[in-house]
Amino acid sequence: MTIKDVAAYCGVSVSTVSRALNNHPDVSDEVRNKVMKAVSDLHYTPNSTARDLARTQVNAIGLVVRGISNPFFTPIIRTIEHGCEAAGYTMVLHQVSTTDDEVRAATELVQSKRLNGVIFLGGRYDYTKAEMQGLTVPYVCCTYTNHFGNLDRSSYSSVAIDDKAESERAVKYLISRGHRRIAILLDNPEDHSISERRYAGYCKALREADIEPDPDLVLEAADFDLASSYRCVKDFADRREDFTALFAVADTLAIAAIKALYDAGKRVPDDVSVIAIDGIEISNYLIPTLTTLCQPKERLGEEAVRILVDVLEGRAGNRHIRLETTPRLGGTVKSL
Amino acid sequence: MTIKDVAAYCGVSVSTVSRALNNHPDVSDEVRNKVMKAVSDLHYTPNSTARDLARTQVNAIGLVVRGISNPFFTPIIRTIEHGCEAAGYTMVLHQVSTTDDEVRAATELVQSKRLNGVIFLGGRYDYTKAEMQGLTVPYVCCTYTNHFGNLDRSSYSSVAIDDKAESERAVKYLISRGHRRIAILLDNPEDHSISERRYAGYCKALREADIEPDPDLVLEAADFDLASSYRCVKDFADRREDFTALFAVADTLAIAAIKALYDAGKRVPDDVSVIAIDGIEISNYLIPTLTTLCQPKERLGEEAVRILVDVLEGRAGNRHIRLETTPRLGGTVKSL
DNA sequence: GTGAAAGCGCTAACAA
DNA sequence: TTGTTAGCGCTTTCAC
Repeated sequence: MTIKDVAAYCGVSVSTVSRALNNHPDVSDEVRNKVMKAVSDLHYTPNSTARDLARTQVNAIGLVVRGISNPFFTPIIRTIEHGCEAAGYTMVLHQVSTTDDEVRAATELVQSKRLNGVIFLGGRYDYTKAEMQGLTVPYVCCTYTNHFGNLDRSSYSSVAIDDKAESERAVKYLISRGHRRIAILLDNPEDHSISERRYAGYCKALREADIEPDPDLVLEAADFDLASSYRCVKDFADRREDFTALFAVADTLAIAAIKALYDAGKRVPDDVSVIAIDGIEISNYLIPTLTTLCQPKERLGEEAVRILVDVLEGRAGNRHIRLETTPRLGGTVKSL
Repeated sequence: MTIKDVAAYCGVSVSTVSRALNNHPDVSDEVRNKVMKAVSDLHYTPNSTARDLARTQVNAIGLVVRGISNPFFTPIIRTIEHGCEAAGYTMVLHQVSTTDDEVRAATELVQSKRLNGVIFLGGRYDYTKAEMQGLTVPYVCCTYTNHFGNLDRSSYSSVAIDDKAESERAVKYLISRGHRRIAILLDNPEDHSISERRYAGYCKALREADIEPDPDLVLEAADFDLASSYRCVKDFADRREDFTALFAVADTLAIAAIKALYDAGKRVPDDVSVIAIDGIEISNYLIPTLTTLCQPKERLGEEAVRILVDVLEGRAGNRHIRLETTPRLGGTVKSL
């Protein structure tokens, strides 16, 4: 069932069918109706592969997600999908695992699918000019920036929170509640990525309160997942008593941490206070509700699309947007 | 940068380049190396659109997921992806929302992308022959069956748990612990879908224990999500005292339910016991751990791929596999 | 307003 | 072993 069959069925040429199908103005209503009827009679669906090959412009945006199972990304993906559709672009979703190279993946995707632009959802903070040179279309980093790289600000876009400032804010909140022995849970304080930025904010908050960061209070999970987080915190809590609060750099880590603390005989918030950053849906349903700084998930997605589409359509150049979190005062932090 | 450029660059024909790229045996090592060098020199990436169009066989399997944000699906998607890759197929992921028609989506996907087969992850239980007729490739329903439809068993495949038997098992467990006033949380007991099947098992378990199902104990969430579940249970628990246990037809619903019970002044498991079906990762980290029947998520994915690939490669016909759950005895059920 | 025909970039006969 | 060439199904000039 091809466009030829449709053309034959209603006795017109393939180009006419193509025009009718693509809403070209210069097709008579009569012919248009005939074609549409044939399409539904024959259950014809255009072959998008052929269509993409023939079209000069495909109007497609790639969304490269690093770790699709991350619940923090779920609502962002949804928003980006809607945003692309509303702007008249097809969204091509591509998942890479956290060990894959998202830049290479994006580059291949662009080459092979003729994408107009790319949105990265989650990624490394240290892209270099050299490695981005193969990526010949505009792109925006969603939820992170190039803090540790050497990209020119004008060569890419980003929309994210200020990791350092926000984690500083989280830790200051703990300090304001009387905590001084504050542990931090992350995956690697020198990963040149999210953990390192949030670790920096943690240190800054402590120092400004005249507390010297204690390396012993840095909990490094082997991976950025629940199981690693649990093991790491459990192990720590089993041997240490001298901390009253924990700052987790992500909600998911915090959820596993709270369980680990519990299993180590420590209650949240009575024995240990916990605060995190992200604000995923499910952490709202913990008992007590997780205290966390909620990222503006919908706006992160909306702005990413807006920026990219503006660049693609020549309305603006690359931009960098910093958004703020909204504190969710749950029940996991107690004043000392 | 096309295959032509590569051909010109190393002075051979495009077909030779194509052969080298596709690992055809009849290419001399000398030429093959020359081509490979050109490819890397030129940073050439084949255009997959053109490739798919030209290839007779694309060897691609569509994965149509109904509600990609469902955390229960996450590990299944991962397994299916690996399985497809291992079997030499490309996996094309397509998400539809729970209000979309997954069959229409699959049909279009197949037509437009030339897929060899489809795996549905989550879907309606009442497909009719008429509506499936447009879907001209083999397909397997993963995590559900055609219980309420009229499909011939030989016309499709499925891999799922026995919803009715497993929910019967869950409820019987509650009964064995002394519970008799048992509520059920679902989205619609007559949805001709998962809720209806699990509701049937609930009723069966009760009747076999000589307990007449009480319509007042059927909690219908407006949607299959956390917020609806919370509202529905909160509302119920605020007015009713006469139930000692709750069976939630999914882990996610149970998580919100436990919070709602808590906010209504009821403790789990002291005042109300809770059991669910699914066994998602995060419910392991609740306090107390959610008691639930864990679906064999990895096997569900593996078997779906295995069945489909067997059908596609003519090794076997359509099959229907029923898998069993594994109880996770958490801490949300108390003996009366 | 409609048709004929030239590609889009690649693969796969068919020749050589 | 390699080259030539005819499509894959569609869009899009360019004529009419």
